[in-house]
Amino acid sequence: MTGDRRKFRREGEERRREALIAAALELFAEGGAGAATVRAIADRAGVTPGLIRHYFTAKEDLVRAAYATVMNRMTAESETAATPADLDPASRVLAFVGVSLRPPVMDAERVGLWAGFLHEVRRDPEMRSIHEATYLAYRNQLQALIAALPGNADPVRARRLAIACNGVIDGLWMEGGMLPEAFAAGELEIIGLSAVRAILGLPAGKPT
Amino acid sequence: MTGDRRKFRREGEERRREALIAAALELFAEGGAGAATVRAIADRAGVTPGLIRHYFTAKEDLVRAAYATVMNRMTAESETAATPADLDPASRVLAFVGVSLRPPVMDAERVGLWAGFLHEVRRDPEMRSIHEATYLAYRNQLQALIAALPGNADPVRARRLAIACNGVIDGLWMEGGMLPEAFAAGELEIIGLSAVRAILGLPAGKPT
DNA sequence: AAGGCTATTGTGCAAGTGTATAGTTACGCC
DNA sequence: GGCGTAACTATACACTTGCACAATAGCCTT
Repeated sequence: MTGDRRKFRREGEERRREALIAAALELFAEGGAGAATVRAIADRAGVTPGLIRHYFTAKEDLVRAAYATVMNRMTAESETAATPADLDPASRVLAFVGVSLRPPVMDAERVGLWAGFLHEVRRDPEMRSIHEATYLAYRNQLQALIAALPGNADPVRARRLAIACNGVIDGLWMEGGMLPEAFAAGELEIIGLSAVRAILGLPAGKPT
Repeated sequence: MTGDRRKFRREGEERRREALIAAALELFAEGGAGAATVRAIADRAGVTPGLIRHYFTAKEDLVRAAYATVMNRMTAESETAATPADLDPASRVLAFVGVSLRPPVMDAERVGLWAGFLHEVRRDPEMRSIHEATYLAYRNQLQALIAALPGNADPVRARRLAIACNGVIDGLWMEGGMLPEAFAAGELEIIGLSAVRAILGLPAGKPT
């Protein structure tokens, strides 16, 4: 009588993994690492806690996979913003910067998500290397765009400029996400673009 | 016979509070929020867990006090770097920036400490207002220094420049702390100073 | 020197954590 | 259509967490 066991469907392995990762990301965004418990993740994914262990050898594995997912997604988004080949080099750099400083990339929830992972990155060497790889992938894209500008052929110079511009982006992105009400809509994008233009010596015009 | 109760000394209230906060900060820096358990904090402070409840009505109170402490300390450090009145305005701005981008302010442990708090800031409104207050205190100092530069009398302009420079500082500070081995010693300070000079339109010389 | 105030300790508890493992059921295959 | 596999569930366990509360002992006052 009492034996009503929960009904379930056998999803494909890929879909289940993605669903679990998505659930973990939601919880990380909402409540940080503390909220992303095995039970909460399973619940959010409409699944039983035990199943997590079926797909990931430990919770840590799931966390790492989730972090890699979110970082790669963000890098890909910025990349596509700067791909139109018909743009001149300066416009491509500015497009790359601009997309990072407005929604949906610059968003309180995303910053919260990233903040939730930050501590794990410092602690777990595996997470650290994921972080390093994705950070460098992002910065190298920026550096390639900068090197295409006139006068920036020297790789050492291009690297320094890329680090500086990346710093502007990261700093403003973080602050905008942590204190959204402290800035007017679109303000940080304007400020960021002006700063990057100044750093790169681009004219202060109003581009696309 | 078995009644060897632990010996203890009655410290002054101020000293105990500070000791507990210091212990909490150490643990936050080392292992993030997860490591700063009531028991671990008490242990580090050479005290029994119960005592924490005697000084703080809940653990959350201790965490808030610790965050306020560390943020105020960092702001104070940057402030004193820019106080020498014999410096010209430009040098004062650059001194303010420079001190934030080299040890002991830019330090992996400090960034880790800050990262450990980041998530709590997003969640707890009380922490949020502490964050906002300390962030604005820091940025307003920067803004005051910038407004003293020729041509920056307009508050709107000074505010924007302060936000931009603050973004550079925060971004580079964070990246330097997260991936120390990715940058040469002193590299980020040089890059940060160049970027700030470019943003503020200062000559590219090598100042004090 | 004694007494009292309170800072400090020790013990205990209910709730929540990750993980192990055995049992069950959905679904592809012949 | 039955069967085997593995995707999935359910239960249990050892451990940790924050917090409550009563007992104790260090220090100050007189």
